[in-house]
Amino acid sequence: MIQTLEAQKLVPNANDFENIFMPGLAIDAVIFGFDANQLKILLLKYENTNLYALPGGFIKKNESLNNAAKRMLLERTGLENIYLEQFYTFGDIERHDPEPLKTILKGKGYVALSDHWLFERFLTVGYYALIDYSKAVPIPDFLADKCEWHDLKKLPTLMLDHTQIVNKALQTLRANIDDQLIGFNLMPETFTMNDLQRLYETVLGKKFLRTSFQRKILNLEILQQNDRKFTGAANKAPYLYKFIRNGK
Amino acid sequence: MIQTLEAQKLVPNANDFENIFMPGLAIDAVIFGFDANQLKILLLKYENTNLYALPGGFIKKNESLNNAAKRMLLERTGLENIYLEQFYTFGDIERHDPEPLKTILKGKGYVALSDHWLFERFLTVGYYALIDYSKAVPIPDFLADKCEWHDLKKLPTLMLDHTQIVNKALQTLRANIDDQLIGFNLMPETFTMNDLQRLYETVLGKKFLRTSFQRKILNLEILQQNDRKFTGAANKAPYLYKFIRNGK
DNA sequence: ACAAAAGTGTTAGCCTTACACCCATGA
DNA sequence: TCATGGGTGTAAGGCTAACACTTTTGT
Repeated sequence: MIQTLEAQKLVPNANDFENIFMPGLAIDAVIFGFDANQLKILLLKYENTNLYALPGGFIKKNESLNNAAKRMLLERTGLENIYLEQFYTFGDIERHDPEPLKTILKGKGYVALSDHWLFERFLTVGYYALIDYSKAVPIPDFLADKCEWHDLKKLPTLMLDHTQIVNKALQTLRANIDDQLIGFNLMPETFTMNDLQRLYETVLGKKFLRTSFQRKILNLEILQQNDRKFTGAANKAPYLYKFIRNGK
Repeated sequence: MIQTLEAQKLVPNANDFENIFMPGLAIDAVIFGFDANQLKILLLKYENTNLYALPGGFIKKNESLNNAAKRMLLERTGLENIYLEQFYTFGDIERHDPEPLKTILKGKGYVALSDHWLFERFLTVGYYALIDYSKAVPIPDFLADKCEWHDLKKLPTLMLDHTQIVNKALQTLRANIDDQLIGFNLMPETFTMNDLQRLYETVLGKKFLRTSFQRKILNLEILQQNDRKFTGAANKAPYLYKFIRNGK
């Protein structure tokens, strides 16, 4: 009854999966970063097949859902204590399509029996993370060849319903960035008001008036003003700010 | 290897569950209603054991997650086309505790083997529904004795982490009632401005000024003003309003 | 001195709060 | 005509948009 992969040197057989992980449920993460005025996300690439996918993982039988997401984020980026929030669980019938994974395994030289644990129907819990782009060191998982940043505006075609997952994550980010002050998680330790404004403009897809934006943000009283940043440019040097959590 | 319940006349055996439903994942619903100025939710009661639980269910192997939630809502309330929204997936380790269910089954006269499918660890996807209290006809599931409305402010102790699920649902309802104009789903077909104000005050736990509330709601331009409602009271009869979806 | 970018001040409009006032209803 | 509750008008305050103006920096 137990299905195995022909090549077991890298891919655990079905029995191993069944013993270690919760069945039928996966995690996919939309990991946002901000660099060069672009909002980016991490994608895994499977070279031979030219397929792209969100970083994902499974939930260990003795592990909480949130910890599984944290573990996965750590494995892909080397980062801990990151803003990470669950946003939706995807459970359409159509998302069950074992073909892409079969193609990937085949491309890697594995032959899998068609009723392997991995090919069953999975639902997936979507998480989104906001990280300091400069601090992440993207690491592929055991099946992927690359783990790289991709500009949100130039995404390649993604596996399964992953495009839909990205869209919902972006929608959630947009809805929350103002109320929950989470934008700062995408900034480096210190940043100028202009940096922050460009982030907001990129995420929300609209322009703000420089002066009004500055006043609005400063009135939140969550920024600590540090020294100015001298770039050598022939203009007034902007202040560097640091995000201060309320009361903490 | 297959575990069965001793009494199979009502409870399907483990093999049946395994063939029909997705493993490890359940649905729980917080079904809100509004009556007599109280916000209420539907709870199942298991008489012999004095336990209360949220209405829940499993996802069929060939059924989408959202459809499973709709089916469950229909089964418990007899209602279709209801406002129903997923809000969070609960996956803590501590929520795995087969004892309450064992107690319920025992109370019903069933003896279940301890590694029955039902006693495995489950994660649960939380949905919340907003329904017209007067239209629902609560129906217990096959294990419960009663399905009844309970005032949110006087909830009994709930099974497992169901209290936490209710709290998160309420939090989501509060966060969304203003932005997404979902409060009307808790009202009957027509209602007075006073009815609506009391709903808002109950949900959000704060008072509004009568005159300002009226202006705010009317400025949304989503209400159709109908005839007045004559109650026989010695005061001006209020208008009855009906919710009109934008552009539809 | 000048251009470029940062920072500050001022005004207008919008929405909400607060409250005064008027209207309808049935005893 | 009176109490009760519903509907409308108006002014104050807070927030944001818009824009004028000042300050700083290196050439």
